[in-house]
Amino acid sequence: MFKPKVAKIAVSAATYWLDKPYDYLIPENLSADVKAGVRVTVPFSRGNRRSEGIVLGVSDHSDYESQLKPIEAVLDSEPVLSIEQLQLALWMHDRFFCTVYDAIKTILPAGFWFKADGARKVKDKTVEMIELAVDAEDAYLISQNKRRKAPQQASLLELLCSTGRVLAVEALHFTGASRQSLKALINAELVRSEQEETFRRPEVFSGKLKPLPELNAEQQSAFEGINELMTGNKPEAALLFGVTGSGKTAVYVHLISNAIVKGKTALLLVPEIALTPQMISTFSGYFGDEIAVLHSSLSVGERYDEWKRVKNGAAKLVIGTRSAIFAPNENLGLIIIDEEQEDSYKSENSPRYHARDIAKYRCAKSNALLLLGSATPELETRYCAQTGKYNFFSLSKRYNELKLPEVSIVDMKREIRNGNAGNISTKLQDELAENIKNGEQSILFLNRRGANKLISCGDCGYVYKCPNCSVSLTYHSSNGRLMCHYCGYSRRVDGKCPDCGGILTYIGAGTQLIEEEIHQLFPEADVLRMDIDTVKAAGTHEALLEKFEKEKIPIMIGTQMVTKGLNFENVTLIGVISADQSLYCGDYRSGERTFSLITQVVGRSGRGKKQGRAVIQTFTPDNEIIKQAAKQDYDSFYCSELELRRLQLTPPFADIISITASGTNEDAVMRCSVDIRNILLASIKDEYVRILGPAPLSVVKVNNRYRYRVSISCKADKQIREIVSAILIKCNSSGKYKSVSIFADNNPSDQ
DNA sequence: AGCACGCCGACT
DNA sequence: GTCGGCGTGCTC
Repeated sequence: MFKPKVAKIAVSAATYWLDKPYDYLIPENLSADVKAGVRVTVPFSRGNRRSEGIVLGVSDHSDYESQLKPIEAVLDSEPVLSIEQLQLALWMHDRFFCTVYDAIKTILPAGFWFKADGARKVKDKTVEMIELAVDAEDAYLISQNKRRKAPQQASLLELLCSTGRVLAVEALHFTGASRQSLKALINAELVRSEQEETFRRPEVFSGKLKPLPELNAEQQSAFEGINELMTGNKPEAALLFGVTGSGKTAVYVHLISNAIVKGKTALLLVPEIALTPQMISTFSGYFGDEIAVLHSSLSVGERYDEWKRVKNGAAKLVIGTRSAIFAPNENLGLIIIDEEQEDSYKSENSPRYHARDIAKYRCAKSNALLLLGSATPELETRYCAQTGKYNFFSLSKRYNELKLPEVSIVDMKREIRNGNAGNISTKLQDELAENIKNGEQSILFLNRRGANKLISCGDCGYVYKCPNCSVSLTYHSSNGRLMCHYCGYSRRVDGKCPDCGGILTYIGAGTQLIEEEIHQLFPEADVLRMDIDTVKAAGTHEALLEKFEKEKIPIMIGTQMVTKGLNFENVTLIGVISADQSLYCGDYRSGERTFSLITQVVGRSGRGKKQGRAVIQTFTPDNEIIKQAAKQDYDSFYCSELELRRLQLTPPFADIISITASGTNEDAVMRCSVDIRNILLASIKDEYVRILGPAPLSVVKVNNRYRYRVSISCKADKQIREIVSAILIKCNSSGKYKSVSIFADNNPSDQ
């Protein structure tokens, strides 16, 4: 039996281009504690600065025998990562251009790192509350003195004078002050900040469990087919294609139940927990305490608790968002990704993984079945089903044999020609009037892109721009300020145009603007607006929906939020205010996204006994995608889009790997991007690989950093990944582009 | 990145 | 003499 004396360690201080397993000597006194999966501290680099590391494995020899340094201390008595999780982290490093440590931090719940430093309390969810630490009168006087030199501090003080104790984040939002200003006030002991505890674990259903839902013939046969795959010794992936309202959830319930009966565990991913509260209560009705819920708005402590329940086997079913794909299930039998086309499954920061990729990896490792569910599957997924890579199951009947809504497409160009300058077409006005008359409810949907309110000068056309980003500022009525969505900059609105002194007016079809228009058209009708501002005010998204349902408010106006999971019988009319807004933005996925969005929102109409209707307003009524979405015709959308992708060499016919450079010096960023392209051209000889760009991102400047991107359309194999990795290492470490930082992404969601 | 080493000019 | 400017190079 060999005695390990060397440990292979992933070091947290190592950046991407230094990241590899480092060898360290295991001191005699720690030899019993050092094993794969425990965290340690080690000296790193010339100054031997202390760094955290994780042991990947042990060995009895090293190629660096003469330079070995000893491990300083062992942090865990038991491994925090299993061998499989370590392998996953290494795999993520190769695939997602991140460090092994980044991958590990993503795999483990945040609670681990807080727990390690002992002093911090992770047990309870807390929020930061602030209040004045001096008399309100004094504070007011101080605020007047500060008005000139420190206006943000002054506004904060004024706000606190009038409100008393408030949430710190709210105070910052309403005054537009920066955290820095708040810090200054706290340091000057004018303001007190306290962490206040809030609720612990989310309510868990504890009543009697419901019997499983009955399946109709179609659901039954899908269930049987998928179940058979699951029982096979080498399960393959499957796509469950089901139109909105066809009851995919009931099939999920049966499959999960079967997996649990067989002693396996299951993982159900949903795009966003806040938008699917019904889903959680449905599942806890069937599975009670056997479910664990994991998502990002739980406190660190709550997440850690749930995570432990999964790890020790108490929870058999995990429901959660993207990061729940890393839940530490043992004996995994089934992973379901619901609404698999949603962008939220793709991580926007490093490691830029897609939950589907992790799911495939985990399923392959543990012989589990991957089931993707959607009414509008991503093209890649549908293509895999077509080519036989995935099994295909379909649910084509809507629940209770509901008919699809009657959809009309309205040409907004004609509306303008006919003298209607507003955002509501005459057709939609008529339909709304009809619904109000019949006591039925309507939902108006706005594409989020461009759905903001701008302020512009009526005389010279001046619009407020963010000083840090290349975007216009948008107006938020909740705090009466102009804000930047990219960097959070905010400012107040001047009385008149800062350029020519003209009168400022509101433009853009924001939800608030639509609300005003509706008020003018139907002064007597109640309107509920659903956007970030009103959801905040109501507390939760659910509270607003409940209000809408209970009080039978005739009209609801909202963005993306209204497209998800709401099933109200009394809603018989859907109006899509501007279908085009997400259609023409240069992104190869924009058509797919628009189709999916319109199809989903139109499907919300007519969930009850009455026939549903939908009105789609567009400036391009002949656009095939809009016509296909109106007919809820996924198949023809799929066929035409697939041909387009074949010509473009975009997924599923190729992967897109993007390399994005960013920095404050636009010239350096551009030169760096050109270099990247040249290196790629020189190192790739394959004729099927296409190199695109460099091109500026659609918002070129964010936070004073310019962003340019080179894209490679290719098969993302090992060779290409290594070339990209080499470029990242070269450009980041060479002094040539000191001010430029670059990162790579496989199939970015904003391409 | 982050830190030490080293090589040069300014200064108590 | 030596303090500190930053250019260079390395991380088991």
